[in-house]
Amino acid sequence: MDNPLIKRMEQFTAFSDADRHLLNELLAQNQKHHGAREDIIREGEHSDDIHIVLSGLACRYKILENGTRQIMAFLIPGDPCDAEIFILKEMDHSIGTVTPSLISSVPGHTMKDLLLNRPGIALAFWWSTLQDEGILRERIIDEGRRDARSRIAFLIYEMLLRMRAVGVIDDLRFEFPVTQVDLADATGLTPVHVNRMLQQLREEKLIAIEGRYWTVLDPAGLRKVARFEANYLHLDRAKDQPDSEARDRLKGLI
Amino acid sequence: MDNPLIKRMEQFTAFSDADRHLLNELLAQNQKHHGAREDIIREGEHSDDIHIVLSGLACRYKILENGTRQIMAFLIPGDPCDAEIFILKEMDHSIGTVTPSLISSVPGHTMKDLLLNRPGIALAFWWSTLQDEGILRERIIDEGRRDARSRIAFLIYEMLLRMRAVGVIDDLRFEFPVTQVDLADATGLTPVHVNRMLQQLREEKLIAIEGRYWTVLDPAGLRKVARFEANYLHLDRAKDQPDSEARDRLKGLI
DNA sequence: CGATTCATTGACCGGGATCAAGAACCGTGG
DNA sequence: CCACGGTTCTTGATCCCGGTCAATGAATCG
Repeated sequence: MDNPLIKRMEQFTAFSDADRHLLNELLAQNQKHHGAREDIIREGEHSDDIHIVLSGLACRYKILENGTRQIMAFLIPGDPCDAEIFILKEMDHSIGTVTPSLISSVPGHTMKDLLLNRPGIALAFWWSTLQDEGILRERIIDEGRRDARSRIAFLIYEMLLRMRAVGVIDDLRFEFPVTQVDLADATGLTPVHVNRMLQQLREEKLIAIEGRYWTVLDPAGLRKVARFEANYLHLDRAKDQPDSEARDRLKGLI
Repeated sequence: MDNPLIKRMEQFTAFSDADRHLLNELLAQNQKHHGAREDIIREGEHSDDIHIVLSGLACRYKILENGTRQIMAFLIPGDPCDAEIFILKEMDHSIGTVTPSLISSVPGHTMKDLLLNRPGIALAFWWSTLQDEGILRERIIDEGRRDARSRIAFLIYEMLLRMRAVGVIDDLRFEFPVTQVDLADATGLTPVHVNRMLQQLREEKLIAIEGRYWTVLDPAGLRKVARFEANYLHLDRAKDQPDSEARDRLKGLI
């Protein structure tokens, strides 16, 4: 059974059996369970290892001088937290779990070796980086030019798509145990306003929330409210390869 | 005389003479002048070449369905526009000039070759990518959690620092021929409000604007208003290497 | 079953948007 | 050298989305 990193990378590229085997071996070696609301690595720290989320939910965030927190990205299974951290002296932001998560560590020198000597794997990581940048840019658009309702709709739709893409879910229901304060920190809104927008989306029968589980009731409707265009995720293989698993996983959403 | 890409990369790393020579050769080969307000590459297009800004000013942007524009980043001399574009099928955003600019093209296969076979150069590009991501994340914080005045102050301070770092300027005055509409598109504000905030910053004697030239009158004051922390730029060499040129160029600013 | 965290609601406020009009600053051509 | 049409900048009046403050439920958990 392939690990989530491989599933994620297969959105973009096809691995050789050797590369796939290597990645499976590698991620099996150093795994660590983290509880909910634990930091994996903190702003200002250095790490010689890189971290990859295998299960659970984590986020990139930064605490500002005035005590407010900005969440810059959610990390789901298959996401590398900091693929190039080993070349940096220190992190410019923190990464912490939201729910209990299983995190795999890979030594930086191993990572460097892969990037320089395994073209297939290097290619996959470049692609992954490009998707991450796309997600960051889309968040900038979000905060700059979309109103609160679209912004939240966008975030939900993106989470649905990303979770489907790595096979964490296969329908319209997903585990997303964030508080409304978390969502506020991720969207640049206040918790009070997030609450009101969520109520609105529920009244419109676009989404339903039962505890930690969210259901997208009307994907097309939610997508329209979010003005969601999937091109920034670069899911080329999912779109073009008629026989790819990734394509099946995203049917009807992109 | 080293080209701006090398100067940019030397913020982070030291090149061997061979690498430096190679990069100088490479960027000298395909250069093209673009007029002001011209697209270098458009959303939806593919390019087999990558582009690097040698002089002038460009930006990454996206036009939304409703016609509004979001500028996600300004690109200054030394910035690669799209270092990994050759592996993507199509751009998820556009890149256009603000002022007349000189742009160098490097074939994708050459780029790939460098990334796989020239560890020193690959390292520099990884670093560059990490800085770009840091800049994007900082913009998210900006729009999410800083008010209009800080946001604009931050942008100005960042431009000052980045231009100094690559040696485009060596004092507190720099060419930054953007309209207030451009600034509004970059900060997620309206032109009217940008105007008011700029007036305020001028009244506070933090900045002065004469046509296309901006002067930071009070760097420490501006930095404070912006709540600027330079760590996200990862200018390690500039900070730590007492003898580096990059360090001299940033004296008093970080 | 108390205690703490989280969701919800209402009243009110304010930063920044919107709308509209005029002023200053162009580059261009006569 | 000046007239003029188009940007760009500036200013004022008004509005509203989302923030702030505060209190009450609901849920979760030792």
